[in-house]
Amino acid sequence: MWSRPRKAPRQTLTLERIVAEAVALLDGEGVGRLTMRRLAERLDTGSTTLYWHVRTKDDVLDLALDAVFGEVRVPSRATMDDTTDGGGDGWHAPVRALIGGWRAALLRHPWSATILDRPLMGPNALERTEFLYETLIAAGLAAPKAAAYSLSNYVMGSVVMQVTWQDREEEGTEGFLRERADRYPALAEHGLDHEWDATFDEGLGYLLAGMEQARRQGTGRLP
Amino acid sequence: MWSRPRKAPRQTLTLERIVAEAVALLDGEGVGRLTMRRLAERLDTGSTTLYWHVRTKDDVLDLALDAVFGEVRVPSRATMDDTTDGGGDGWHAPVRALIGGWRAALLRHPWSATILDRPLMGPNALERTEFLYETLIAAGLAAPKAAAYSLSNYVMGSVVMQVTWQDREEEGTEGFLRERADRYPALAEHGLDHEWDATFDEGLGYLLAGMEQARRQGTGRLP
DNA sequence: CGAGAGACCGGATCGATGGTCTAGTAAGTG
DNA sequence: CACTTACTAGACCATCGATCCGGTCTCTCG
Repeated sequence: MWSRPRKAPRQTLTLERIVAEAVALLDGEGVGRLTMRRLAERLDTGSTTLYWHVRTKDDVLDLALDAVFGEVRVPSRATMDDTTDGGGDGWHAPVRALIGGWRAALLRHPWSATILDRPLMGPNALERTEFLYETLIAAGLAAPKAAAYSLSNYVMGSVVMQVTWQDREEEGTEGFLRERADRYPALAEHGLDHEWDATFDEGLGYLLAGMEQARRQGTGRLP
Repeated sequence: MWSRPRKAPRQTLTLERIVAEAVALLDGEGVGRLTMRRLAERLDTGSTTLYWHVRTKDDVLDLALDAVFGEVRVPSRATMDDTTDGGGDGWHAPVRALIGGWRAALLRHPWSATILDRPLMGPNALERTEFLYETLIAAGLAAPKAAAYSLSNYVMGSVVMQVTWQDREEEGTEGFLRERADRYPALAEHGLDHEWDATFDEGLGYLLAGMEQARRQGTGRLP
């Protein structure tokens, strides 16, 4: 009786704590090692308990992913209105800020890139997408949907590619290509040693320039 | 003795048969239901046998994915040389052809979009990437790496997004956004009813226009 | 104050999975 | 005919997501 350990005080496990711990676990050990059991253990509880707060493991991933989107700072609307009023290319700045922050957040949590193949309907993701739409509409683009679509596709794709490759740089992939330089000469010459940030900016520049051109032509469509 | 069933004739299980069956299984039932056991069963063998031909399940996925890339027709070099010689924008056509075929192949096998987060080092993928590089270099772009990077990111991202969303159109996502139209007005108005092909082409147009502009400015870099 | 309701917790367990161990059998080669 | 190589399968292991069932804590209402 006396030796019986005092029951631990009630944990009041909350969704927020679960999500925070899931992100920490993912950051530390990667997506392959996120287990309901492990997550529960880190929260000092049983795996079953998690299922009271969450319906499936996918819920945890959805929540963790939206938490990452929550880290993206949304440029202030005031700034946006100032810069886009005149119909110039001032809209480039807020778009670059949003997209850049978006990319940075995903890169800060590389696991997020590997679970991007799910509907992004969390409040944080929606808020950022809404801002993107509004900015592109305010900029006077006649095809804001296509523009938003292109931009988000570009970020997602970039992050997936970077995460995929930069983690494997230590493995023999460098030598692999060099050995086959006869079959893939252009690849072998340009393929490796990525300066990720610069390359990303350059490509984003292509996109924005193309949109700007479409905007100036008024129709919103490229010829 | 007589009743003992005749031993099945030797199957000569080959990698090709495994990969073909894996693709068929993935096409038919999705990535979640590809199991070594199921795959073995469809090949009328034991799951262990597969491991003689393949080291892990990931190998199967790598092979299946590269098989998808193999479906992409590579535009002929002759055509490419003809159209890119003069330094005009003739390079747009082969690039559009490659990228379009790339996208079509991935969409034909929607599961492929969800396993794009792995190094694409299969011979088929490499061959297409090599062609893309060569085309962009021949076109006179000073930053062919950034261009190739942008284009592949764009295809990958587009396919992931389309696959993610079009499968879920029947679910209540349409109503979900409409209910929240006050919080996400722009999204609710433009978000749904995607004309995927047109939107994709429009965005590809932005990219190509931006690259063309960079090419004309000679530096290969946008200001 | 006290009892019931509902929020919360966890051990045991289920079915399935990726992968390995061990023990083979068919076919080609000397 | 021996013997190596290519190939096959059953039993098995650890682990996973998820559920069952039996609890325990806390708050509310009489």
